[in-house]
Amino acid sequence: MTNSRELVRDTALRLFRERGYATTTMRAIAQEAGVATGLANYYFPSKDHLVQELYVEVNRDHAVRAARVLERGGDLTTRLRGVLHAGLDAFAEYHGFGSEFVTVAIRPGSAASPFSTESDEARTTSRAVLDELVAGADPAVPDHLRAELPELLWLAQLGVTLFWVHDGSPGQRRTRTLVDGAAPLVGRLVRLSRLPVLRGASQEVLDLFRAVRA
Amino acid sequence: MTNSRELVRDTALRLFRERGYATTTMRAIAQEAGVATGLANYYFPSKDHLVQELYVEVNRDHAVRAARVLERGGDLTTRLRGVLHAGLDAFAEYHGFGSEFVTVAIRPGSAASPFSTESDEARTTSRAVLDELVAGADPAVPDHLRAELPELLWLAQLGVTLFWVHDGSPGQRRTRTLVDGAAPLVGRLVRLSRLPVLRGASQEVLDLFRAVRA
DNA sequence: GCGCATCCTTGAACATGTTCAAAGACTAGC
DNA sequence: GCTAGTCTTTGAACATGTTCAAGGATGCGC
Repeated sequence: MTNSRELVRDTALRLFRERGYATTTMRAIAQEAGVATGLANYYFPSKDHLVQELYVEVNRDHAVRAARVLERGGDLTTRLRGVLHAGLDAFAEYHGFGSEFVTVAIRPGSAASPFSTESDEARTTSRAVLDELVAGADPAVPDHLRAELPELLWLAQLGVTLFWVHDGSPGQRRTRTLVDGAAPLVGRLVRLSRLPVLRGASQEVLDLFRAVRA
Repeated sequence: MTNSRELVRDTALRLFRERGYATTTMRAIAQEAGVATGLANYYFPSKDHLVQELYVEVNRDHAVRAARVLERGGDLTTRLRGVLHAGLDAFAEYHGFGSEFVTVAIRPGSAASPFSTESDEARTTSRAVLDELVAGADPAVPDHLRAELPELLWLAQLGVTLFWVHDGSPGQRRTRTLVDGAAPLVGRLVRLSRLPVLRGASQEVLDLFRAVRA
């Protein structure tokens, strides 16, 4: 048996998987791990922090799946579609209570928020995947987009996740449809952004993005 | 004194405004309204339902402000910018705890979710504003976009709200910047969508949107 | 070996959202 | 005016996340 922190962590994650967020009580976690109630809160100041651990794990899983997709090469559209589907695969088993977790994750100030300092590792991992996605695309992404595109795609990925949470269709088919439709659109817009007519608009998008981000 | 339901409702909304969501307890609401604890839950099965009431009120406020903006006429960009700013004005006094409310609103299944049946009235009101925004734009919005654009803008509005919640800049300046930048971009893209090069892409966007919505 | 400081661990206590059985008020039908 | 049924209202009880004072363990300097 390793240390208590990991014991609590692993027990919590297992119960989350088995029962969901709301029905997994701190007391149940502690009891199942064989420790006192207060100890879980000693290592994880709030239940949010345990969700954050789950978030990290799913994220790692996504990174592994995405790496397998990316080593196959391909153009931007193919790679984007593959990475997004890989994310949906990694999330799949949580859909039943995914909504509960996203609720926790989206609250500003929550440890599980993708923007929180606690999520640094997860965010770095995700960003690395998307950097690689853009950098390795063939044909290459136009220069003027290469710097910002990964972050834009990261945000798009969050948007897809948000959609997925609200997607009540069987097997989340609609989210799959969204990914299959949106990926070629992104590819197409990136290609079109080189045309003179769109050069201005695409520059405006980038300027706005830079002006607005934290 | 009107009926108890309204009394509880108004008390709750006042306390929400004064103290925020988390620090306003159901007991405090009941006590301040001079009724028993259980009565608040009799009329509003959960605290979410009270947040939903707040959501409705803010939404009405937004509709009133937006109507004033729209009667001034103008092109799509001007009208969109005006309506979005009107929304930010309506929300402004809640920013301190806006995050708490959005947390509640974004949870699928929550009464306060903009997609819930409880929010039918609010959604209808919002949609009417955006229908009017698009219908009255001069120059007119191209035919092929006119049907779907209001709903797309409604989603964009939700996105702006989400951004606003996470916007920690003083006076939420960054969200204002986003609106000022995004509105002309939307206007520009709508105009450009008539060009042959973009006709295909814009049709794809619409097709995807139709395929994916509930 | 001894003190001492830091880290772990415990379980009770607390605050809060929600539920519920019981009681009270009110209304319609007669 | 009575009865039966429904709508309101109450306050205690319950479950749960979190806090906290108290007590152990552990290791370090000497």
